[in-house]
Amino acid sequence: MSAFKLHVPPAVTADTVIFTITDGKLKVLLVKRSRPPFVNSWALPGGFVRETETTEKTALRVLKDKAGVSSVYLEQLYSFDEPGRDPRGRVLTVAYFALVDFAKIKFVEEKNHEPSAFFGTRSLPKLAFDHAKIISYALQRLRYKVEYTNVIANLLPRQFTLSQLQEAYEVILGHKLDKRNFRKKFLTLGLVKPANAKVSGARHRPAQLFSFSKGGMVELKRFF
Amino acid sequence: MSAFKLHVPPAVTADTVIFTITDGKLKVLLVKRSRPPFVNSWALPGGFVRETETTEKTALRVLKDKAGVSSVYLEQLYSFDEPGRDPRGRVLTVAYFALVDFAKIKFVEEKNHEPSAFFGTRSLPKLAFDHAKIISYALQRLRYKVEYTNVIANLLPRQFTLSQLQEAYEVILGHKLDKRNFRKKFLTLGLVKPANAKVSGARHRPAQLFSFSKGGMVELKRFF
DNA sequence: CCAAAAGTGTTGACTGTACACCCATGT
DNA sequence: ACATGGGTGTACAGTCAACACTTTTGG
Repeated sequence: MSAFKLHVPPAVTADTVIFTITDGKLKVLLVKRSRPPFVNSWALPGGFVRETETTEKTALRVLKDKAGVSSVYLEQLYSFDEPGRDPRGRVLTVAYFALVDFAKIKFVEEKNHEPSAFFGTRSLPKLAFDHAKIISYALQRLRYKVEYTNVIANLLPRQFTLSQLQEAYEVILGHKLDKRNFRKKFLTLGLVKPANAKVSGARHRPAQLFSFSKGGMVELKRFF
Repeated sequence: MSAFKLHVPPAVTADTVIFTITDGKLKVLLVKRSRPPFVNSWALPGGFVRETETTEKTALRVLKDKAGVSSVYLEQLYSFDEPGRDPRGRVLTVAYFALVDFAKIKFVEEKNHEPSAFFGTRSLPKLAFDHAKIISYALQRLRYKVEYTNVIANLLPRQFTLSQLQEAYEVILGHKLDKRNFRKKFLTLGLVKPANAKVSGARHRPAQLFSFSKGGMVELKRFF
């Protein structure tokens, strides 16, 4: 159907690195491949672009099918087309990364689906294709981006405690942050505002809930 | 020849935003299209990926053909595949951006080549396809990147005066910088080191030449 | 001797970092 | 009453931003 007969184009796929936070860890969704190549290896969820799809649509479809979520933060990461990255032939993949609040995920465990699971980014299994490289690229991007934007909002519920927020940063950046300085930063920058609700029920002082003050993406001179 | 018969893949091209600095301006190389679509419009240099090429190879080939340069800074920018971006059908383009020292450019003005010229980024003509969007994306990336890396080295000759370096920053960032603070920054960070040569011949005090101290890419907490 | 760009330090404001104790609750 | 995580302020160091005059050369 293509109007370009000169060259046989590469096949095009979209793969998505779906990040979420649970168990105090940053995790990535992987699916176990049920067919060759790389049968039984874990791989990023992804698929071929259909004829009426953009790569972004493909990524969204996969996100819906594999993680059961539909309104999510999704950002294009990078395109990979090294020869040999797919043993079947030339495949260009446009990689995306998504940030999802773990509470919003509905695992779609239908019979015809491949098994999928979240893996901590520090304990990944062997991965199919060049997916290890893609994940490491995504991690790097995420670490950069949380330092000068409010993207991290997408990994948290609408309301959260400052300790939860701090833990999210620590898990992503891979190091501890100072509690007093952390709170000062967010409050004086006006990035978050207190909700009128607290979390009680734990056997300690109840925590104030906050939400991000701006809805969209906010960019700042980096704050760590 | 593709092993994937399920879906007709989009055509794949690579377009390159080639930046250089001359006349105290940041400029971009454009070519005048000699065939439809968009005949006689200016467009980014680019082309379809050939069967044995990666998109990066395509970008390098175009760089060689259109600007006559071969060892250049080249970085993948973003992939664009909005439907309708090419009237001929589905075309995914992987956009790259390149930084070239103007002195290294050899215009390749062969008879069968389309005319090409550098345009100041503030005075671009009407552009074919979504190339205006691609350029603005590239500009944004470049502005970010010069603030926390030494990429700017690729736009300058090996040796340069601090005034030239400062001017390069000013042209890219779009605002003046303080001379004393600028010099202090670079010298105390150790990013540049003095060469043992000066520029004389102008009717003013001769300027010390410098070169970047590290060869590869250096990343820092941003410096402006 | 004049025009032109090169070169050079100090100060005050602000930002980042280190650090330790009391508070409110549930059990 | 005690264990648990929530919540708070200060002081010092480092970085950033503003600012003006002298130097060296060519013409």
